[in-house]
Amino acid sequence: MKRENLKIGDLSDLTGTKVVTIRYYEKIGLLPSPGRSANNYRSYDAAALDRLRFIRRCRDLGFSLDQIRELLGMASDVARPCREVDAITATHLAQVERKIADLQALAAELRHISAKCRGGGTIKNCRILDAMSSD
Amino acid sequence: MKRENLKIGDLSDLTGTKVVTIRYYEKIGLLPSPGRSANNYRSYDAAALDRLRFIRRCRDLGFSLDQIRELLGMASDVARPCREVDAITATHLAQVERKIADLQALAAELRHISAKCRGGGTIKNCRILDAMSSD
DNA sequence: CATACGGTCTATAGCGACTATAGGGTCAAG
DNA sequence: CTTGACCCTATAGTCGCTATAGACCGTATG
Repeated sequence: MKRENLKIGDLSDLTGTKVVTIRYYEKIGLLPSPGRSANNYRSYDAAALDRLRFIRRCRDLGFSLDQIRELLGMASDVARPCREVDAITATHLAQVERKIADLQALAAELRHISAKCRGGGTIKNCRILDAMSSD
Repeated sequence: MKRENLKIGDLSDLTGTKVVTIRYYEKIGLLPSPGRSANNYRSYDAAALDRLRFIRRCRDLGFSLDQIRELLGMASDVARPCREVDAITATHLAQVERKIADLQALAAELRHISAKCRGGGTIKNCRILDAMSSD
């Protein structure tokens, strides 16, 4: 498949992004409005494909659309220090690590609670609900 | 503070739930509509306080509002087997554990990417952006 | 040639779990 | 008597999509 005059469905297939999502990215200004072919279909080129791939990769890495907007802004300014990009990455990594810690504490608590269930009883003397009520 | 004729702000203080959130819980049917005092203010009793505390505790444990609705439904049916409550907890725990695994993979990748930054360069030869583009 | 299908277009509403804002009424203290 | 803190309703916004409706376009098959 060539990399010019791509229809939105082609872009979708090539990047694993749903068509509606691509249009959504355009609407919020993350992807530039592409040219249109005679039948009013969006027509994308290789640059658009690259940009969308970048966006998807960053989404997979858990960056927010706003962070991606920032990264894209930086990427277009060749003289900018690399350190700024790393700062965004580092901030994001810290958030992810904090979230992991939170979830681990949560999992421990859930295991603790679940261990109280001896299975045979009824709600009337359910220790799980007790644990959720007070504790 | 006594546990009857509580105003919404009292409930808010006692549970750490924002006033708007309490009204929201009422609107979606998670909290029953309380009585009103002469001035049309919501007036809560100890049962409402308990119910809200339970909801908040479950939210802290990461349950969705729908799961909490289920748990509350079960809690009111005294003869129901305890096992059903544990099933919800176990399902939720599995989700949390999976999320932890996902985030750990993500953190590893972000660390990997961030390690490529040697700090001194510019965007022009930024290896972080490279890593985000392809990889 | 007609029809059916899949793709594309626009526009709008919905999801979860709130949060924010506007525009008002109530109440106790100074 | 005014100030400020609280309460009320109703509506819109957040994030990152997803779903739906209603219409047009393009190709393959009968």
